Amino acid sequence: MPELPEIETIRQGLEERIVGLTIKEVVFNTPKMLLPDPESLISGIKGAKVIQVGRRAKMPLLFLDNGKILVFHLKLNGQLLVRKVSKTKDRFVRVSFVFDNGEELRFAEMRKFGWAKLLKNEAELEEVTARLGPEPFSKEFNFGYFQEKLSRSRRAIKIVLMDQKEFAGIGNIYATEALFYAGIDPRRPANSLSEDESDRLYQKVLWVLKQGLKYQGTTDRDLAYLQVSGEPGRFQEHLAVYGREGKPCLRCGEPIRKIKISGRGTYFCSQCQK
DNA sequence: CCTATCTCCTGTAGGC
DNA sequence: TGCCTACAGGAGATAG
Repeated sequence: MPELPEIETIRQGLEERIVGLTIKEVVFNTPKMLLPDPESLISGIKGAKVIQVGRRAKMPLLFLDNGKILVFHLKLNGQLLVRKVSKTKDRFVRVSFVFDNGEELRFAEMRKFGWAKLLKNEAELEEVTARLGPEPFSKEFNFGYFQEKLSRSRRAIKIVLMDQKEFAGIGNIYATEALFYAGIDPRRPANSLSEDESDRLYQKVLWVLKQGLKYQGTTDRDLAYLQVSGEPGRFQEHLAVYGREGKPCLRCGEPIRKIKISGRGTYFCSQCQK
């Protein structure tokens, strides 16, 4: 599922490919994915030029020259692909933005959980942003903040890591991996971690996110993440526990276990993670 | 305030 | 072989 490293990789791809292009036309087949509604979204962006591409948490942002901002959420398996306009139709493309250079940005998402939302101005973006925790690579995301958030929750540590209101951009894959490297059982109540454990986890969260960025994201078999170019990421080749149920732990050889925490698949080594 | 459960959706896997 | 059901999962809504 696209998390911070995947969305950041997509952001970089979009920056290279669509900044400076003007949106000529919008084609869609799933009205409920266009917010606030298809008509206002389309009338608000037609003829506008993309001047900048940003990201907040797991959301790519397209800043337009009319002051409006197009926000995407790819949810579980959304893709943003830039292609030459062609008749061949991709089964899961829900909306397509046609540019003035003969290319288009396709938003594909099988389950229809994702959406594209047009914000009128920066103030509306701030409303969205206000509900989110700090970005992991910002100065607000420091150890003091991290430990404070953990100490205030009795929820499972993995759930807290993935809570966008606490920390922005961390999802199932990177939370799972960070907990392995920190040697912490994902079921532990967040407030049960010692200062040393919190510090280890803090360091490992940042480290695994950097690794994900370095390898341009994780393309798991059916999670369908692709870069803007259509290339897969490569971090799946470096996962320690995620998706490795029954395979030997890379550190101790114990079979990796898969359990559910609040309905979410969680992989861990019962020997290395206490 | 806090936490757990339900909901949206559709392809895939597993059972018979 | 094919039909049927269960399941996965981000995050907002809802319930307790």
